[in-house]
Amino acid sequence: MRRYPRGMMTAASGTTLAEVAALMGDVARANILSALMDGRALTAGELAWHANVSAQTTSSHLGKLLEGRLITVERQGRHRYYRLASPQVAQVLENLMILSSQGPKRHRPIGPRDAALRAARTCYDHLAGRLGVALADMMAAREHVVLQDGAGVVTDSGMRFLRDFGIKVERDHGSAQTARPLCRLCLDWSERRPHLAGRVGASLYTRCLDMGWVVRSKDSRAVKITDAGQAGFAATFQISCSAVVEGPS
Amino acid sequence: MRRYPRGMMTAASGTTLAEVAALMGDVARANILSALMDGRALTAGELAWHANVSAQTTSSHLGKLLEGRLITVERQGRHRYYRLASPQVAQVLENLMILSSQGPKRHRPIGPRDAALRAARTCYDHLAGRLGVALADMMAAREHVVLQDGAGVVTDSGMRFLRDFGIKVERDHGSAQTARPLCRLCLDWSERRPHLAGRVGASLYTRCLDMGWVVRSKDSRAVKITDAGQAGFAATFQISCSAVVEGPS
DNA sequence: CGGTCGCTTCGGCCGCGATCGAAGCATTCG
DNA sequence: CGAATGCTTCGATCGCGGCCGAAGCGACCG
Repeated sequence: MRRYPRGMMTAASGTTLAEVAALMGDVARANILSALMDGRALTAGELAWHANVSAQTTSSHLGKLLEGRLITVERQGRHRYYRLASPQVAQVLENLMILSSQGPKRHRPIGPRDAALRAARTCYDHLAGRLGVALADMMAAREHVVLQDGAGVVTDSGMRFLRDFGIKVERDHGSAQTARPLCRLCLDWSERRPHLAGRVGASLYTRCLDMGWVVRSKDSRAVKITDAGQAGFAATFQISCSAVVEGPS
Repeated sequence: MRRYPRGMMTAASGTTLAEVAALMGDVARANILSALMDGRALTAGELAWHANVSAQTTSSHLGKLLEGRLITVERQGRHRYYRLASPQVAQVLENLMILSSQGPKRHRPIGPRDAALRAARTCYDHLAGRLGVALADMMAAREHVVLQDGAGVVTDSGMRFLRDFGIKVERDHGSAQTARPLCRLCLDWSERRPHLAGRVGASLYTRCLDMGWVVRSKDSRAVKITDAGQAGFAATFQISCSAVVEGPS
């Protein structure tokens, strides 16, 4: 009656959809992957803390994630640094977060930890949350990017603006196949509106980091806006950080 | 030592990332979801066949998928028709397929079933496979759409072309927030290159169906090009269907 | 009406895999 | 060098969940 031997799929490749999904479907592993969603490389010990399980268990999980090519590892002394294997993995995780966040407004207990995430956080290698969305809105309002159909097309004025801001990005005509897109739109998990990803999103974030406008939290993806950042975002982007931090009334 | 009670996540919403992923992470359920990926609504019995498990087991799985809001159900007589809850679910599934398909070129046994899928198939509500990619290529080559940064921006000539082809699509300026994007790009799972999705992709597909250029297969997402389609694709899109069907040499 | 079909519910079986304790390797430090 | 740290491997436990048989329930058919 069974068409295939148990556990086998109609797959053409090494790993199957179900296998990949199952890797993400364990609570401990999902915590590990979520912790890695901020783009940093973390040690096995740190990941064990995030995953909330013992070191042995974590090691086992990391082995499976490695085998499934969702993460990569890099040895450094007696530490092993793990990171997400690719932006695509991060994208799938973000998409899953969107799926899981939508649904009826069941009582959602928003803790202080969560509030910080909603205000400003990293999404793999770019900014998200109210801050990230505000940045995207401003860039769109000034027509530095044209938000359309899930992508942001950077205009000439946008390229100028970015250059003035201290970011050097280049349009690469041609082989857009394998190259990373200049300016993707990433649907914000908490705001349900797009923020800027791709190379532009990433360099905006690192530039803000370099200028000390934002600092990363130690144990979460939350990002804190510094005093310099308050001033900078207001001057350059006309963004009221108090509104961003405090959230909608 | 454990920071949360076992099984609980740092979640803010009803369902968690891990729960959603776990739903997709079971082989039977993944088969069910994959079967629904062609956009059709299928009965529980048909899904049981696709999932390759008994009716009871399927019913249990469908209940879980319903609870997780990945699918919806519609009663009709003594049948129950299930379909994917949203295009977003389909997108996540497609992304997962991409993740699972990439990896080292381990021997991939390509069966005839698989060959058909690679030639032409549906991807939720639009065309994919070599045919879908060829369509996107042609639209890009003639500058009917500009492929950039993960989105296809439809040009004026593109709008004209679509109108002449018998498709009426409208740019909706404004509230692009909730509305479905006009022309998304969807990374093709088998070709690893973009094909057209969004409203344009969907209406291209249905128009081809209406004109009898393609017909759906009964039990798979594969799509067959008819004789009329051979002529039509050649005349209108300059697409050589023999190349599409036979695949790369 | 009984009979069939489509689907779900119940109950029990069983296996996979997540988990941790203990031990085993590396690396660094004193 | 021995001790501590970071991480992995081994082994054993055990609970969750996928699975099916049997039964229940509703819809359609003759």
